[in-house]
Amino acid sequence: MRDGKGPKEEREAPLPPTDYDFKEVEARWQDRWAKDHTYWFDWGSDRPVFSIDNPPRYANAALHLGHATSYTQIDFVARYKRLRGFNVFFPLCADVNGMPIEVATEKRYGVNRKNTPRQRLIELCSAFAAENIAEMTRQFCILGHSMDPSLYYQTDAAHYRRITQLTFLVMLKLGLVYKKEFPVTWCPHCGTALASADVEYQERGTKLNFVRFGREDGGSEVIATTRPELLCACQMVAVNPDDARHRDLLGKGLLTPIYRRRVPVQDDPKVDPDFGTGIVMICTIGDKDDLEWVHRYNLPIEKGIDADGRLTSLAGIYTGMTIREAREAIIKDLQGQGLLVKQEDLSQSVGTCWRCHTPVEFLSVPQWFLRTLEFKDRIKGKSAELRWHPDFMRIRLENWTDSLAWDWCISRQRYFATAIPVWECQRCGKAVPAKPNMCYVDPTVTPPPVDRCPDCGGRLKGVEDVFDTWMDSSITPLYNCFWQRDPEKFKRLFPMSLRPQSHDIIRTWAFYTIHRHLLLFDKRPWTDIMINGFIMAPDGAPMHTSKGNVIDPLPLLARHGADAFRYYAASCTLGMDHAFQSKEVVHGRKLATKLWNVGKFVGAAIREERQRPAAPAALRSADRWILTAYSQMLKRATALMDDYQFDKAMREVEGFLWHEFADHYIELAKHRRDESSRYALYTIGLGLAKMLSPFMPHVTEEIYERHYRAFEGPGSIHRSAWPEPVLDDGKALADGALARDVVARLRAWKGGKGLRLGQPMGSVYIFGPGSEVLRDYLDDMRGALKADRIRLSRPAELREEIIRVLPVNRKLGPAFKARSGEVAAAIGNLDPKSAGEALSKGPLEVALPDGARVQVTPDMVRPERASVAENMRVEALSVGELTVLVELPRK
RNA sequence: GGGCUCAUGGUCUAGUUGGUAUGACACCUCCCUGACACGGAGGAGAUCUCCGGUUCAAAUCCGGAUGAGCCCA
Repeated sequence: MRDGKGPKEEREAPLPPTDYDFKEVEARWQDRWAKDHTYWFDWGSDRPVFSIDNPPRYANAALHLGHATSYTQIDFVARYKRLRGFNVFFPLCADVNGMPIEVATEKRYGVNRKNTPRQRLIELCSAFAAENIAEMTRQFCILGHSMDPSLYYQTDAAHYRRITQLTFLVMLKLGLVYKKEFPVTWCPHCGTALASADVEYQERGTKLNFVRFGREDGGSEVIATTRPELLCACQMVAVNPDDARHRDLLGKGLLTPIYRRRVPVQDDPKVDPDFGTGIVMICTIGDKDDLEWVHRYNLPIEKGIDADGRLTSLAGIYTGMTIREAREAIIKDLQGQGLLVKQEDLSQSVGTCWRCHTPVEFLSVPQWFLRTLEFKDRIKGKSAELRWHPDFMRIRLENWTDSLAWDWCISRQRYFATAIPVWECQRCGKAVPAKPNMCYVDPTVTPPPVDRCPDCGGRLKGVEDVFDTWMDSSITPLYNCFWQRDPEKFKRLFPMSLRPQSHDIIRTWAFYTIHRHLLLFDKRPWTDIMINGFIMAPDGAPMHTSKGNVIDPLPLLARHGADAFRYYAASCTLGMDHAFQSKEVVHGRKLATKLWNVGKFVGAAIREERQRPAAPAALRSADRWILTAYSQMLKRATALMDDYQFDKAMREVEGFLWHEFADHYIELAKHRRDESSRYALYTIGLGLAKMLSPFMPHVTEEIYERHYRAFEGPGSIHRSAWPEPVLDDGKALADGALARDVVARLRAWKGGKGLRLGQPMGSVYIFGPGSEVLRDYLDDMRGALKADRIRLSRPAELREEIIRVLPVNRKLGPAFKARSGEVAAAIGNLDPKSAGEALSKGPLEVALPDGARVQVTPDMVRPERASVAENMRVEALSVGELTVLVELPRK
């Protein structure tokens, strides 16, 4: 790659300087907004509230590109809604609960659950999280995000954890919580139960061991297994009922190697006869399939592996070994006894712990559960009440809900999380919950509400388990809305307006939040939910630390600025995954510069005004054209913003700004400085700055400050009002577009001759059907083109000819059905001149190759004309149906 | 194995109700014009992944295949 063949675009050339200095401007406004409390929620206001259930950023590391992008998209909504007059509730917040922070803290300080006291570990985790929160807050700031620091919370706040406990107590009282010995997915390294959502599947290489089992009649059978260490828990073997090879085994028993235990042979259609030898050993509980068989055949649950991932006493001489040690030892022993027939390499999908990637085990341990299965239909009902963006994401939640097979296991065996507010009787096991007024309470440090077990008088001990982090995460709306803190505020804020999140946690965060609010209130937690996609590496592959393809947003921000980066975020269609493209960031920077320069032009035009340019009694035609085009674009973009389609809204605004307003209108109007054009320039320049302000808050604020604030009054552009359509003149829209096209064509012609737009040129004649509508535009056209004169007339020397007749397929198709292809070809073969003239008068009979004759009507063809001049030095151009004649300089 | 999404010039992408494909980047040519060379004008470049079906007509609708991403078994 480094021998000179590498792609040269890897290193971008430095961009030349411009008079827009984003570094200075962005830092200055970020500072100013913070000082002015520009984005604070206004408790005293009676404007309607738009509240965002902002995802508390997980405080285990700095932001990566994906976070930066998705939080920026949320910021678009907050800023847009402010301009639409809403009192926006957009809290800055951080999540600190859960295993990743514990794992990172353990790694950083070399501590763990066994060598360090629980309270000390919690302190270390808090300190670690606080560091990351400070950096994360700084990064949100330099991204130009408008989260409200006055609403800041983090998920280990006493009141936050209090709510988690209070909701638990409510659900406990309603009989929705139960405790049960249950096979759960377990990480032997972390020593905790995992939600099935926390299990990641990875392809791993392993050995498939072919092991000899004894037959009762003295022979032997070979069974293939990847888990020989679980032989001690083998309770059964199974074969496929259609597998003729093993039919004689049915009803008989086999003897396990080493343990010499007799196990029955069962037929089961789930057994794959092509895997291994077609005989499978069933151990409680090695994997999900085992679990299914345990239920089907009512096998007793035998624990071969304990909570620390070591073999239990069932394992005999292997007791106390780790899984890996036991596997090696048992293979060696099987080999020694001649019972290992062979080993084959096998690639298998292994469930692993999402954080430490240790393969998970199934263990039967006492756990707390929240009833979920019986609410499936009602959860889907609440989901259906939400407005999903994009809508298809709703289906993911429904499919996930349908596929659930277990209630939600809400307990975890960790320490840096919310405590379960319960004490248990050491003698009879009775659970004594905390009183609500005790919460937040850690039962491992606080004494129980009663001294002794109310049932048996036994001693009470605080529960050491903590809640699954989703128990905390799924009540963010309750925290945000001041539940159990301020009834007035709760009434005002709940339910929230919007939940923004990514699609990978629909099955967890969205699902559990809907579930909890259903159980507690029978209400939906929000009205809208918006789902963002993932940002991939530039080659489309997912970004992974292990692959080394993770992109840090900070260098991008330093190089191109926050507005440029935010443009990239706006280019990502909501809900879709996107390969990162740095060219979009570069393009964003160019757009910011373009906007800046348009701002300068408008600013210069209105500099001498004393007050806000008002609509004059009569607007010039060109101004009516651009104001109508602007108003229509504004309507489309507004509808797209309301529908969270930022990419398409941005496209509308950018396209109009660059290619209608700047490229054409300003060129058409710059030669005159009148009341009408000043009004159009001011209205549209300001409107465009406002429309782009959610995407590019810094450059738009600076433009507003320099050119518009004097007329608009004090205050930030970000607290101003979204623009309104100002004109709807359909005729001006069509006529102006024609004038624009004529100018564009003449510009191109001048370009071809090496002439700049502003260089003088000779006379221009425009004629053809409907050319009269251009009369009002002639002055502007002449001004833009610097033509000697422009006339709506045909010089006498000119002759016009039809040079082609083109078939119009959408007319031919319905008329001639299967023959329309032939008719189209026949039209193409006609003599253009005579056929065109005939068709301009009425229908024409056309012969097909087989001699058939059909009637072609004038609407089925489109004539193309050209002009031929005699005795004149001219060039003829076509613009639609018009002919534009340019007089060449005499030499 | 199941669910969802996607497949369009070299690269990325638009394409609501079927009628000869949108834009960006890169490439080539021309132009430093008075808001902007981080600009403007133009050019070349696509059998719309493949196979079937519906239709006068399919990038678009239907079925299947292949490949990719996410989620799950």
